[in-house]
Amino acid sequence: MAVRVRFAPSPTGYLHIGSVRTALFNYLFARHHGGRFVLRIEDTDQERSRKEFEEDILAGLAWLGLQSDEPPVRQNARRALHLQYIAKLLDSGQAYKDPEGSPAVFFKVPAEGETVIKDLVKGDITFQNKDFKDQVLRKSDGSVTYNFAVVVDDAEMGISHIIRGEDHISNTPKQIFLYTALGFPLPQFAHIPMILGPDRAKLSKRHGAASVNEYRRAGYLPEALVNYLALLGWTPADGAELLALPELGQKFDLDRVSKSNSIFDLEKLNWLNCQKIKQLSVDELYKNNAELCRGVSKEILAVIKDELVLLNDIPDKAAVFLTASIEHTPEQKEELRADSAKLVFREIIAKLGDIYYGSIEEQYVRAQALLDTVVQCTGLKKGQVFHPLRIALTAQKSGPGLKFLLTLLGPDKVKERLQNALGY
RNA sequence: GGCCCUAUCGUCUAAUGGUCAGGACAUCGGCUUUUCAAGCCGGUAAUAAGGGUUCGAUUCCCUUUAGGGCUGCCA
Repeated sequence: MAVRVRFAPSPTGYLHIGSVRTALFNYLFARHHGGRFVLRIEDTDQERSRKEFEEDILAGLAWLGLQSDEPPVRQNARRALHLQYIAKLLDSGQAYKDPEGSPAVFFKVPAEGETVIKDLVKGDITFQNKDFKDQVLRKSDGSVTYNFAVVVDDAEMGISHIIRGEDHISNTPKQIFLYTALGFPLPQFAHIPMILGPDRAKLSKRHGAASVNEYRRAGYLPEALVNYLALLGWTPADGAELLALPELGQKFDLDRVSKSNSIFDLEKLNWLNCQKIKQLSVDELYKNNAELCRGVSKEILAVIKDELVLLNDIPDKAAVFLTASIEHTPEQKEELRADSAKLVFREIIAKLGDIYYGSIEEQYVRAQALLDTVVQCTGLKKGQVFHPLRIALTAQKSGPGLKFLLTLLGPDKVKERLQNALGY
């Protein structure tokens, strides 16, 4: 059977992390089986649906690389079709009109027997038909209900596998009734577990960032989010964890999807983001983040790249190379007044010129050589050389290696700051 | 309340009748480094409880407990 799956968000809110995982599993399943992944905007609720949300959803999916293989379908545009099928059920006597006279139409659900969902993730799930009451197909305002529109659309669109959150499990028997009544072939169902917040409640705004845009703004890479979400509720047979979208598609299948809910863990997302940044070349990182890299040279970026957790850390990490002037605390000044510190500064100033020529790599090597020379000729301990130097240069007690600082700060700033320290 | 789903380290998970219960994140310790990160190496840490079935249960069955979902003329 040709695989054809859909992601069917309703534009009543921003693209949610939980929705993205559902979209991702659908997308991955389609890729794995050489099928199609299509998007359907469920905008039948005119009250709550907003264009703004629809655009946010589309933009978010595009950013993540989860585009629809076909032009997105609007559920609201299919109203005539829905009404046609309602008429059909009315004709066959499987549905009846509201006795009160409103446009509402109700479906007669089977009074007895049982309905089984043959779920690809959960296994068989059995419901007693007697537990269901007649369901509304068309509301008194004339619009059709979700459970009805979904069935008609999924069947008409030829959806082979319905992969959605397990919050839809109890809708499924109602939909199965409709498939049967309408004479549609039954698709395969797969209900995937929910994503919970740290308090084990369904992930929502309360737990901080729940919308994809917030992660984007915070400096996460789409690759990291995709990789993380794929691993939430699924693992590849080989146990690999660092995977890109194409590899995920190759490895993904429903039989390894977990049956239990999982808690969203920001720490692991952060780690993955860090890994994905490391995988990027300096050029890519620079090119894709022009705004964040404003004023930051590629050489600086190269030095700080591997310690970035978020893209947004770039300005902070780069700041030590860029600040125009630094301010020392009284304690720091006291420290810089030591004779040994002054000796070090004079030595550095005297030999500073040796550094700045040749390639940047060569400059690093020579800067390190200079540092080593100063240690030797002063006879001081490394700490006695490096610590005051760092304080004099950056007013901070930790940071990037001094060879980088010396080279990237440039002769003028280094000289100025050391001479300034000599004056304390 | 009713119906349904689920249950392995703090977290994500591997192992479906026989493993010292494995890996990853976090955490802790060590190495490295002038420092902080990063990196490398190592440690702590789990089968919810009780009954069965079985020579043998994380694994199969039942009960309890806990968590989650649904219970709209929302989607």
